[in-house]
Amino acid sequence: MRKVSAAVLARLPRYYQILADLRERGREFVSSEHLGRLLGVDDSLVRKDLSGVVSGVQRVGYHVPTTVARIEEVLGLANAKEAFLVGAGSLGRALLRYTGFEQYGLKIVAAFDGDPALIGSRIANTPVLCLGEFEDMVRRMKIRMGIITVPAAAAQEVADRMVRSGMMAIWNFAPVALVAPPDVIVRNENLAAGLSLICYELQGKMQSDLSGEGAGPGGGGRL
Amino acid sequence: MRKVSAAVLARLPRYYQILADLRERGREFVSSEHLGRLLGVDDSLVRKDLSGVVSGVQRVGYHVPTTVARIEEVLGLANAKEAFLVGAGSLGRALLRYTGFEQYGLKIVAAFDGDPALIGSRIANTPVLCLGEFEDMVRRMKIRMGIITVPAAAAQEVADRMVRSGMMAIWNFAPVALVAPPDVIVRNENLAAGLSLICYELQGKMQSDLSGEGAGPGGGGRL
DNA sequence: TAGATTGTTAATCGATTAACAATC
DNA sequence: TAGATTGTTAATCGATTAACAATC
Repeated sequence: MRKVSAAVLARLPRYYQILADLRERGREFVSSEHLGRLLGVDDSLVRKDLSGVVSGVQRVGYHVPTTVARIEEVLGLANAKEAFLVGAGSLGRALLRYTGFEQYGLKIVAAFDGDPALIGSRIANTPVLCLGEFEDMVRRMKIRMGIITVPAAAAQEVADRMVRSGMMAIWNFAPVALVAPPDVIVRNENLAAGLSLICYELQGKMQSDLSGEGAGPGGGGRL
Repeated sequence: MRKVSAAVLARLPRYYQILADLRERGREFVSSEHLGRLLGVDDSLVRKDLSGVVSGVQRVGYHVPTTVARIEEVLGLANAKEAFLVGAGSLGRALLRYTGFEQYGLKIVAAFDGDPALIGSRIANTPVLCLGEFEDMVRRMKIRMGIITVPAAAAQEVADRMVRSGMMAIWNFAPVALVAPPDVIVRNENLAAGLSLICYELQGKMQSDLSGEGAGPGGGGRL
């Protein structure tokens, strides 16, 4: 297993998304130049990134289905991963209904919540179980991955329970930075991070629009 | 307005999340060393990052409420931003119900969908309107930001309509990389990107667990 | 004062870009 | 063949880290 630098690893899901989309549309080959344009990076960087993943074809480019398959191998998307989700609120329900994770090998086998009104029901065909049974079920079903969709205030406690029950990976959607032992994989998803960056750019744009804005390349964008 | 390097800008929302949480808990000061530990970066980098944003206090650290307020200014979170959302499926409904965006100045004033069963209803007190009225409403209400939560196949067309109606920023949750003119801000959110990285780490972990794994610092993590 | 912490400089490190030979 | 494109090397660029003087 060749290892991949952190910078490349961060871009690999974007390559994957774009290439899977191209494959869907029946595209067979794509050049580094074209891929670079879609990703907003230099063609040289595309060739360097992919050099550790797949072999291109001289004069033709990269074979789309092969490249998709190789990225799946490198990222480990091929092997199925079962997960438990904790928190059947609106975000939890949205993730349960979202079909896009199947492609990534994720199967959410059960959801857990403390609300008695939800327990026993099914969301997108996934059963909602009592939070009290959580640790026990994790051990019995040997589930290694937990998804957190509870409010911020409850998230750390849920994470602690996941760690205690032996889970290896935590995917956290609550807006807090969770802490866990170093041998547990924690990924803190921050839905508002992207929004912040839009706000920042929007702010810059409003100001340059106000103050006359020279007719730079790309057009002024007044509308 | 001091400008911020791309690397710092990418970290600023994480500083913000952590500092807002510390403020919530009544913490008054925090050192670069402590912040660095929470973010997983060097204390030296924290000082460098914040040097362009706020002044620390020698021997004491950074004043939490002041730092939060300054980051809000820099990111432009203070000024309210109205947005339209297109696609009232499960993801769209989850975003409409999510209260965490308020803090970032976002107000979703209406949702749009093509499904006649939804039109006229309200989700989290936000009206669902007919997609046919979209362009007209954007112009009349001078809405500058659009949120896309339709299926992948429909996303580019929705984006094109947003551009045509004069929107300045597009926040896309459909799993495709959208294209738009350079004067329009586009942010492609990839919910599965984080999942990919967990899969990659999990894969590495499974292999090292199989093959004996030296008792390195941090413990073996068998459970 | 002594000690803790910031702010900043210089050194290091890693990532990106430019250029071009190899190749089909 | 001529031409397009990969793969790779060297050069450049920017970001991170280490060190330490300034300071309260």
